[in-house]
Amino acid sequence: MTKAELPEWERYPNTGRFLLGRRRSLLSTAEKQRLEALPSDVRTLADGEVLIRRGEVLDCSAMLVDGFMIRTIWHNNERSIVSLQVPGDFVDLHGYALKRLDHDLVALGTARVAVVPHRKIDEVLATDPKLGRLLWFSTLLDAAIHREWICKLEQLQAAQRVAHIFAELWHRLEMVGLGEPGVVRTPLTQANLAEMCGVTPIHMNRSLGQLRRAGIAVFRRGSLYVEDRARLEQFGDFVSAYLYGEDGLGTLEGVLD
Amino acid sequence: MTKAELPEWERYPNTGRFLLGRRRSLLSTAEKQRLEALPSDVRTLADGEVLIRRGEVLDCSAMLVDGFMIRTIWHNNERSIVSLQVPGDFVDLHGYALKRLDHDLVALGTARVAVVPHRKIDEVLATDPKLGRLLWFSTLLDAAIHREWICKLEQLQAAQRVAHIFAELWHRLEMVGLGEPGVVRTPLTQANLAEMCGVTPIHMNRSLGQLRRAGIAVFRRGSLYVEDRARLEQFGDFVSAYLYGEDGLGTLEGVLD
DNA sequence: CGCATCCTTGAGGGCCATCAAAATGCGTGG
DNA sequence: CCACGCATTTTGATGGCCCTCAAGGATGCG
Repeated sequence: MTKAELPEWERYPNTGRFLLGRRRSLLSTAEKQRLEALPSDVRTLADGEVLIRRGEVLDCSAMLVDGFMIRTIWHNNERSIVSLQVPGDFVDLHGYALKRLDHDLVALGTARVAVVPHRKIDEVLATDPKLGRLLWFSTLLDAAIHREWICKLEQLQAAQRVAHIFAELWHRLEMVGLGEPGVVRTPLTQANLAEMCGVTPIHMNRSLGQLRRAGIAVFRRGSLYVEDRARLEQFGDFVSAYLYGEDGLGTLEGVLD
Repeated sequence: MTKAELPEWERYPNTGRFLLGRRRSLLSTAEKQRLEALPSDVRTLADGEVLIRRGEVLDCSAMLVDGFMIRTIWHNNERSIVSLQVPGDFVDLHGYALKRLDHDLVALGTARVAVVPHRKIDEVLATDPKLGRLLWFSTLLDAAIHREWICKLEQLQAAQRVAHIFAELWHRLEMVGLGEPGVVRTPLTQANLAEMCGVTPIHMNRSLGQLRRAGIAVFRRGSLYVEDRARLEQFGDFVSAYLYGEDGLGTLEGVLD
C-alpha cells in the first residue's frame, strides 16, 4: 500500500480526523502537515477526568484524538450534558477566542487529546487566513449542533430524543472514519443519556425499553445495535444537514474558494 | 457635551453596540471606525420578515442595529425558536465561516440591520488578526448562550425557563445600553415564549400566570414588569457568567493582550 | 364596528418525576 | 473459583407537569 492510500488518521495521527467528512478535503498537504505539527503534547485522560474546568484561564486548546468527551454545566448541584464530542473534534478551541469556558470538559471513558498552545494558533491566524477560517468553522459546527439539540429538547419526548442522539452520534462517527455497520460502541451509560436528554435515569431506562420493544434500537452496556437505520432516524426526526457533512447542507460545490 | 462623552451608539450608529458590555473596550478608535465602515447597506425588516433562509448560500452578513430577531428551526411543520438576538449582535456572522446557515433568521417586530459583505470581512482577517479574533469571539457567545439554553431545557420546568429567558434578555439589553429600570419592552408574544421554552402557548399562559401570582414578574403584551430582580433571577436559576460580560466569567484583567 | 390576533380558562389524559426496591453484570480479592 | 462490593439496569406505584381539545374573553386595527 502506498502512502497516498493510507487513511488520513494514519498519515496524520494527531489531527487526521479533524474536519474529516466535512471540509478536510479543502486542505492542502502542506496545511495538513502544519496542523499535525501544532500539538505540543499528547495526554491520556482517565474516565471522568476533567480536562478543562469552567472559568479557568486557558493558554492552550486540545484536539480529541481518541475516545469521547462531554461538555457539562452544573446548576443547583445537578449536572447537565450539553454536548458530546467525538475524535477529530477540536474540543476546546472555543477557549482560544473566549479565554475561559462557561462549562467543564470531561472525558467519557479513556480519551486521548493533543494539546495545542494558543501561541501557535495566533501564528496560524496571522499567516494563513484560510486555515484560520476553517478553525473558526469547526467551532461553529458545535454551535449548529447545540441549536439542533435545543430544537429537539423543545419538540421531542424522551424516546425520540435519545433516538436522535444515537443517529447523530452514528453519523458523526462515520464522518471521521469510525463507523461500523449496525453497531455503535461507546462508554455511555443510561445515566449519561438521561443527562443529555433532560430526564431521570429511570425514565431513560423505560424509554430505551420502548425503543427495544419497538424494534428500533437496542442499547446494552454502551453498545447500540440498530437493524433499520432509516427507521431510527425517522423516529428521532434526524436530518443530517446541520452537521455540515460533504453530502448535506454544507455541500462544497462552488461554495468555498 | 463633547464628542468623547457621546455614547458609543451615537458615535457609531451602525456598530456602536457591537460587543458593548463585553470586550468592546479592547477596541481602539481606529478599529471601531473600521468596523463602522464595514456595512455596505442598512435594511429595515418588517415583523416576521425572513432575512436569511436555511441553506441559502451567503455572501454577506448582517449586524442587528435596532429591534429583535430570532433564529428558528422547522421540524415536522413545527417551528422552534433556538435563539433570540438583540441590538449589537452580529446576527449571521456564523454564515461567514459556514457559508450556509442551518436555521432561519427572522425579524421579531420591525428591525434594522447593517449588511456587511463577506469580502470586507476577508480583508479584516487578513490585516487585523486581533479584530478577527473578536469577530470569532462574538460568534462563540451565541454558542455559549445555546449551551445555557440546553442546560435550562434539561433541568427546569416552564415557569422557570421563561424566568431565565426574561433575566437573560434584560441582562443582554443592559449590556448594550438598552436597559430600563424595572421594565423590559419587546415584541414577544406568549406564543413566542412558548416556542422558546418548548411548551404549548396554553401552558405558557399558565406559567406566566404562575409568575404573576407569585409576584415574580408580570408579562403583558410584550412588556415585562419586575419588582424584585434578584427574585426573578433566583427563580430562573440565572447566573450571568455565561454571557461573558465585563463583570462575570469573562473578566478582562490580564486575560487578553 | 367587524375582524384578526392574542390572551384566558376548564376538563381529561399522557409523559415523566419521585420514592422504593430488587436484579444484573463486573472487578476485586480471598 | 467463589465471595463480595459496587455501579448499572430493571420494575412497580403514585403524583405532578404538561398536552390536547374546546370554548370564551380581551385588545387593537381598519
